[in-house]
Amino acid sequence: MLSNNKMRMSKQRKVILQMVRSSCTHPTADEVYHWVRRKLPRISLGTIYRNLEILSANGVIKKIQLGGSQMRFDHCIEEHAHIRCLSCGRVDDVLIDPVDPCEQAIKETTGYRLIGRCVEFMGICPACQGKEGDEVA
Amino acid sequence: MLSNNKMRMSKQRKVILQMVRSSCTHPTADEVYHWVRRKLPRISLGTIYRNLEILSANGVIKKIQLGGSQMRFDHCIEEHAHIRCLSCGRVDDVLIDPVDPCEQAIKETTGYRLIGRCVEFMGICPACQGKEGDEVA
DNA sequence: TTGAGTGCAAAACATTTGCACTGAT
DNA sequence: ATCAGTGCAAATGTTTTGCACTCAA
Repeated sequence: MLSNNKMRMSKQRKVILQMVRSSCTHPTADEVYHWVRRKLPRISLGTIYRNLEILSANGVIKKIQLGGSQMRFDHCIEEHAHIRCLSCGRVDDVLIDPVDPCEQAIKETTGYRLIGRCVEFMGICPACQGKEGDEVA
Repeated sequence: MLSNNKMRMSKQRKVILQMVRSSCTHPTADEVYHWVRRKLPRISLGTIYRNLEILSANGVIKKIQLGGSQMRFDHCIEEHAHIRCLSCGRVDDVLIDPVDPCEQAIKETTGYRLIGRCVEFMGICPACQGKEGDEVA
């Protein structure tokens, strides 16, 4: 089930949640898997996916799909923009809200009922600006 | 090769480009495939992917990754936002630019060298607002 | 003529799912 | 005791790739 109130707190789920909450890197499922395996070596990748899905469906964490082939997960559930480094792939938060003023105008021009939004910036992070020969991937 | 000047214009590439250009639906590779097959029944999906990749690497079309599991392709190569219907999956353009004013501030707070951005809104399109029982997928 | 492009099939990759077992409530 | 959650392995869906053949330049 995705979002009912029958959510138990298994040992696995507790560790996964802890890991996402203590991370500031917007980890992928795979990154969560490798980290959690240090504490629970027998955990399976399927369990990681199932839990990340359930936790985000229940609003405990947030699933974010940015560029790149993998989902990422954010412990911060409030609406905010992200910025991704095209060289190393790291994802940081953008604290300024770049969008607010025009939602009403968008509603009017598109006719859509607005539910959410996703804002992503791409660039080169400070660390990668240091190394020369940026492999833009 | 991805972006050199040795790009030939095969029959397949011509039809694929034509299809993307004449479409206003931001098609997925699969949608392009099914459409192009009407004209070239022996074309393979691999050829579709290769051509969409080459055409976007050369700036002829634009690859856009929004929510959902598939890449989409846009004949319009200018920076603009999109809005996706959570009920039927259609993707429309947003003509207003919702972001401009704060790029300098983002540069300053994150330290990133800014290269691009991707803005997506989610909602329910006019057609789906009609049908009741919105299956928000 | 030649090497970029093709069709085909297999591989790669992220994610989901079926199933019998386990453990939190 | 119940049934949500688990580990495992197989399946799914999207995209990429190796290879021998073809065709636009």
